[in-house]
Amino acid sequence: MVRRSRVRSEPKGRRPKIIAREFCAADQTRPLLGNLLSPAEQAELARIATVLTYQSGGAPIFSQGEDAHFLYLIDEGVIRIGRHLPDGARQVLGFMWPGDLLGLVEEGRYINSADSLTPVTLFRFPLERLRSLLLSEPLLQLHMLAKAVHELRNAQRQIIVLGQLNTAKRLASFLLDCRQHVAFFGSATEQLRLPMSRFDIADYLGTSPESVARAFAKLERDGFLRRASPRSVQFLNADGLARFVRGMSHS
Amino acid sequence: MVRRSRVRSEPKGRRPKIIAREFCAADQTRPLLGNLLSPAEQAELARIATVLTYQSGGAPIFSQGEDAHFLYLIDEGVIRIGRHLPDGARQVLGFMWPGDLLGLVEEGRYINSADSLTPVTLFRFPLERLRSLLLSEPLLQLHMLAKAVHELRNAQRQIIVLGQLNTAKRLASFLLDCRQHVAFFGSATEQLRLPMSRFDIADYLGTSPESVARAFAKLERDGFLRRASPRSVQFLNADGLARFVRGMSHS
DNA sequence: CGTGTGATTGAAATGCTTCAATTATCGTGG
DNA sequence: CCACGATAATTGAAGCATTTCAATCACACG
Repeated sequence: MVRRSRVRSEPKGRRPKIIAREFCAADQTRPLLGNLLSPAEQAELARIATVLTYQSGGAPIFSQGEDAHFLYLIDEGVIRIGRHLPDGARQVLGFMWPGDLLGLVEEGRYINSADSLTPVTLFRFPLERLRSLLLSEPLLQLHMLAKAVHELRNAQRQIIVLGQLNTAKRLASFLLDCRQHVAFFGSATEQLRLPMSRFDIADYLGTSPESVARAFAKLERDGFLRRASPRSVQFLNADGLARFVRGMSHS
Repeated sequence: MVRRSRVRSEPKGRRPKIIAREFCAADQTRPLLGNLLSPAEQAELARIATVLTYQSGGAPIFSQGEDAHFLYLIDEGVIRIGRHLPDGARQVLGFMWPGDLLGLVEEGRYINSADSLTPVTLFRFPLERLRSLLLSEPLLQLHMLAKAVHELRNAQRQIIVLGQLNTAKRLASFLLDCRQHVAFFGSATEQLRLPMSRFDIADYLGTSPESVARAFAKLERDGFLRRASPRSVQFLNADGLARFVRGMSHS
């Protein structure tokens, strides 16, 4: 059952262009940490942050095993978090969206790899300065703690998905998650744009790309959705899909 | 694939006896939060804590959906964290050992259930008072943050186990985890005492009790271990077992 | 000692993986 | 702008692992 993940070849030719510059609070297009912070805290955070821009998908933000010096906060775009296993397989641990924090560290090193799936803008915080700031701003720290707890709940949800659901339900659950992200979902048309490949989805759901394709086919056959293109899905019955995941419908 | 978990009937007759009393720092048999704290912080935490004792396994500490008022810290014993699903299945999210924190909350309610597997002693912290304390003691809060991050790493490890490994490797990985806990593992004899049933293990590994039994049989057949009794395992080749999980050995 | 539960084993059915082949899509260069 | 080539996605079919149902064995408790 060793699913040696066939990783999509990264877009060649154009090396991701990195534009890094200091920014001041006035530059921010979006409030940091999702409106949780006071203007003063925003300013404190902004003081130690750098803005990074990756102009295309497929850019590595950091790699597992690397010395960790920064925590990252996504402003725009989607980033894939994954881990490579000794046998060559890959587990995608999650997709991170605007407002999410990245950069889980153990013993001074990143334990996961992070790669952009779309053009990305992010804030980068030096860990040492962040630590000091958190110690001097307990309320800010409490918000960070809340973020970490939120991630933990997400991870537990994924454990349940992997532990309990068959492939079709895993995919359905995943698509409903993606549906929450406004930048990629149009509620008017019920259209969802997927920033990741079938390989990414497969490695996230702990299955093979073929099984993902078959699960898509089943969901379409059952009238829950329509594949407009490989990267675009239209929901036809999102409520029914949610019931399907919960086991109330069909099987 | 809806594995409607057949939950072991809880030990009847003897209702868990709860002995709750205030304690002062001097009472502590074990440092709180694993030696991370200064004596002053220990004292601060102790001031707001209550000691609880459950004299037998099978006692509910809290249940999913309940209004959450406390965070718990295990002093002694093992607690099972799980979630019940709408279709009657159950996912065990983890087993918590001495030094671990319990009581994940979302919107004021516990999102998981916690039940003792052995006699248990724990410290109970009122959430409101804890919050104030964390705000006034940023270093203590940072230790809590570290704990949460640790839990997040654990959850990600389990995602990888569920996403990548077959049943035998899942079990092997689980047994090696248990082996870390000194109170249940004798390094002299390589004997491990398991505080949980096959049902619990199955629901943790996202499989059935039958498959767990078969996985045990395989690991025994391959010479990695010996089942001394259903609740006791002797490792014969722990290094080989670790290599087996990593896919280096056999398949 | 009997009874009930947990654990194990057997056997059939199911779902998933894997390998192979085909089709669709996207980026590129003409 | 279109055609081409490469890669992604899908579908088919065989093999394999796991689930499920059923039966047996083992053990703890009264």
